[in-house]
Amino acid sequence: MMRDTCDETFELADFLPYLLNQAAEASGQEFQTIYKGRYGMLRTEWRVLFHLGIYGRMTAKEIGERAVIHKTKVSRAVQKLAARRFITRERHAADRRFEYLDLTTAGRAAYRDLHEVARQYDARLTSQFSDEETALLRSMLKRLAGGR
Amino acid sequence: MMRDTCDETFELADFLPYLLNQAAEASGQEFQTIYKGRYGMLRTEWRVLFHLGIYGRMTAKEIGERAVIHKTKVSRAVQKLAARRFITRERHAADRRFEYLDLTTAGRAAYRDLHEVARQYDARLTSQFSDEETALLRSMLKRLAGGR
DNA sequence: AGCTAACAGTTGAATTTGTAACTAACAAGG
DNA sequence: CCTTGTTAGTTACAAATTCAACTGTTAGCT
Repeated sequence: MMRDTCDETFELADFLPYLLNQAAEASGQEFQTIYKGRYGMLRTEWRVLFHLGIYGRMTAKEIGERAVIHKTKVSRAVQKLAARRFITRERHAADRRFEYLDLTTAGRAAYRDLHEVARQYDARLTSQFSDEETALLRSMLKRLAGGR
Repeated sequence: MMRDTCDETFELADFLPYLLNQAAEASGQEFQTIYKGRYGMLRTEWRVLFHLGIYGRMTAKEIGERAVIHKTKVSRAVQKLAARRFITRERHAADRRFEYLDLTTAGRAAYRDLHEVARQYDARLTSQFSDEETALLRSMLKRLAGGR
């Protein structure tokens, strides 16, 4: 019977991992319906697409490391993107374990389209906050995400 | 060829839904290993447990609405929690469609344990920020989560 | 009462994910 | 060369999630 002082105030809705999850799901919902409806993509797939669109030619492993996605998920996303002709796969000659991925013309078009959607969507989401608030939010989220 | 001024600066790592997801996954990881390892629970299960622990007797539907979880997910979580004797289920006499859920003694013990873990974990996560920053973060996340 | 619509919750089949074991390719030491 | 170990990526199987159809129950209208 001593320290229930701050105990009482700890609600589920204040638990950071819970809150982050709710915010992530709510904010991702609308974007999901776009990439899903427009290109039939799954989350991992647009992420792979974006990585190639932004950083250029890259292996599956690099993508997995940057985005913290398990290699089996990346592998399956790559297979689906390749089957739909959004990316090409090319074995590295010197070390045939590596496979370099690249966007096709169709892949680049899809990327540009979704990139623009994402940009506008992000702008809309952050428009409810001041620039300082938004900047702080992003930096805090990066810190929270970074601790892996 | 006109407005690529702010286009170039829009990176994947700045896209809010992406960032939120990364932060949510990273921050939830450690807590997951606890409720999973200690009680063999899934995410929906501890959420149901917490809702009952915090708000008391409640139906599956109410939980689903508060936490924005699909009813099939809640239904299965309730089944598992009831099978493990963490909760009891009782049909409402006046309207037999409703089923009221309650924590058992074991359920309340598990809730208290996990609640304390969550409290400490939250405190540790937010200790890297100032109180003002943390408060702002939570309020922004709530706004982002609220728009459903 | 009898019909229809709505509602709480469940179930089953199809997708998606997670885990672990696997293949193929290379590297380093003997 | 020939182990032994490591790495990139795949596959198989189990677990979890989604979606749609379902049961049982109540409400409202006629």
